[in-house]
Amino acid sequence: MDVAKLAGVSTATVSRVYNEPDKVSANVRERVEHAALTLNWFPNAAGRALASTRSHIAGIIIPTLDDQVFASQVSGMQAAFAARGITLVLGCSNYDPAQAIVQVRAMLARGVEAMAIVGEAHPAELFDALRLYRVPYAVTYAYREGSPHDCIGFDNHAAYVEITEHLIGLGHRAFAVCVQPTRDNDRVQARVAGIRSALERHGLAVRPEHMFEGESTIGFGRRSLRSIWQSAGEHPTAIICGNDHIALGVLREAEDLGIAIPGELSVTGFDDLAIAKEMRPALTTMRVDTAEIGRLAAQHLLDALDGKRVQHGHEVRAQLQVRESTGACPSPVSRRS
Amino acid sequence: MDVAKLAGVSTATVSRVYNEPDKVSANVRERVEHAALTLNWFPNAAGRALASTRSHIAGIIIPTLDDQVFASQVSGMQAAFAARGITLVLGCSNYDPAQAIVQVRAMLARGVEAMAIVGEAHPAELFDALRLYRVPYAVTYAYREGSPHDCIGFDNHAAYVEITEHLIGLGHRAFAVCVQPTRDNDRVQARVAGIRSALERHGLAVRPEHMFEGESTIGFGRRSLRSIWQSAGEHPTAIICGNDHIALGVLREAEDLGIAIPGELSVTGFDDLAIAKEMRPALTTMRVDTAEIGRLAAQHLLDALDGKRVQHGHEVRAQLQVRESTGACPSPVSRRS
DNA sequence: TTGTACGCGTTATCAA
DNA sequence: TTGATAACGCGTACAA
Repeated sequence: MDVAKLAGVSTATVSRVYNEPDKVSANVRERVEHAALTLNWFPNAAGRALASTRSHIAGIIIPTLDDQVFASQVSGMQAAFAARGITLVLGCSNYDPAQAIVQVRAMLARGVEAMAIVGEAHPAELFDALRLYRVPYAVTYAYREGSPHDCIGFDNHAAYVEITEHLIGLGHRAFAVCVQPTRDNDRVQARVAGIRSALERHGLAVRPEHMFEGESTIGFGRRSLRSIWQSAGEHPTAIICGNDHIALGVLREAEDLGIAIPGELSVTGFDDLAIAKEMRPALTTMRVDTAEIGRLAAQHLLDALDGKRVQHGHEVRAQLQVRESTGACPSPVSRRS
Repeated sequence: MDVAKLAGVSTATVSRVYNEPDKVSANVRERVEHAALTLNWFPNAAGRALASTRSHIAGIIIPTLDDQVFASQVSGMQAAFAARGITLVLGCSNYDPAQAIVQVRAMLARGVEAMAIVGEAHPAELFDALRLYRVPYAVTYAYREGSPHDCIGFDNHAAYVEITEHLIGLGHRAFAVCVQPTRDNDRVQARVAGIRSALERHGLAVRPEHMFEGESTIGFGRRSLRSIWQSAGEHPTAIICGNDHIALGVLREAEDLGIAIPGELSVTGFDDLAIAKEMRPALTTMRVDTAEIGRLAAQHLLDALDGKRVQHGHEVRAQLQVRESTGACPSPVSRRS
């Protein structure tokens, strides 16, 4: 190598300067560093990876970057890994299990040392591959007691139990639910299950015609509310949404339809987007520190790489933010007026 | 290699199966693929990179993932690169030139074959390094005739000229400006310059006390408007914001202060977030297809890698979305009432 | 169409 | 503390 030649040392010594600096005399170290600087040289990652069997690469699979909660999780992880010299490689599954597998394979080929994956609704094949190659991994954005995986996130089921209990506590008995597609999405499934189990505890249930599943957009929220209000039967007094986007749509459509919130209808979201507390009425929702999930996941994986005995995972709490969009259930009398 | 052994061929043949499939007989190909499957083997990226001097890695440096416009750009690029077997590595500079350089160095060490960088306000050192290592690169999210770099994006200056002309056309003469920090940010600088040059053309200017620079948040928008309305002098009749977040804040604060929009004050944003058209009044803003910028940038870089003679760049148009938040300038009489 | 043999740029081992 | 040398896992001439 030219740097070694210029510094008048062997390539082994150059390597030591970068990997075990204290095993090299100050004099030599200085010479090597100077040579590297003038030659504009730095260690080649591929060579390093091949010789050391350490790639210094970690991977993360998320559904999509278009959702802020995942973007900030990636952001938190990337920063935490970068501080330890590990490059984070990103893959998007677009909510498609097949794509997730392809991405994981690609990362395995890259020699990822650790992986994070959003959710646990993935083919067993995916986790099998990770175990086969002894790649430590963590499931993020979801936390579930009894999960076979290490998970870093919050309990989606418990969070929606809390939302539902909040509404029940306000006297609501008739609910509508608007959520993202549940297919291949354990987080949304857990949320719906949380709603159902909380209701069941009070002898309640969501009527099938008040269950809506669709894209995570304002438009879907709008359409759902319109459809509810156009239908014959009795209207629900509360709508639980799968996230803030959908809830925002419900809020906007309610204004257009002249539905008083929370007078006639209570609405809840999830994520606590910046705009949520700015709406009029301000949106009741739950806040999760997703960047923190990313940081914790990175830390967890780094610990695993360091051979530390790691916990089963880490639970982050989702915080209910009660605002103006939820209120006491309208009495039958006032509803008639 | 075990796969070669199991398939009864040489390692060279295994390599061919993956890199030049048509140069291998169907029979052998099948045997190798079967062997790979049973042994759960796939080519090691580090070995590949070392032997071929092609890393199949590209990099992108963005300011932050917390801003949707950059997240979707990454998303578009990642998909386009993945379709060609190239892994995208992400780096966030947090609007700090020093961090950008560190990230670029790390990517160079990884042997990136191409790079995209948001904006051109980076130390010459950064672009020098890219040129030194002959890494094709593109500046994204900004397009400027006469730029020394290939750029894929829109003309920030022209976009803000258009916004300003729209307001001037409505009769406005007194403007306030609320933008993100201009330091180290050529895009925001170009936007402010666009405003100034459009105004100048009409013999107008922004009064220094009506220029606000701060974080890209609803809160900053709110604070700015409050400060304007509290100050003594004559109020501006239009506020041009650096993006939708800030404009949303202005809109919300205006409602709280009882300022009629657009009756007393016109407001413009930038980005056309999903919520922009849902606000009441709906926000006048500009839309840019940032995912498309990502796709185009990836295509541009892929072409460069393929040795195609590439254009200087590609301009994407920002589209003005005129909505309810901008209207005719209030006449002096009505303003007194 | 297939195999042989070398080299890509590091790190690890061992010896000095 | 340093150097020599053999891997690491692949691609690529070149030869067969």
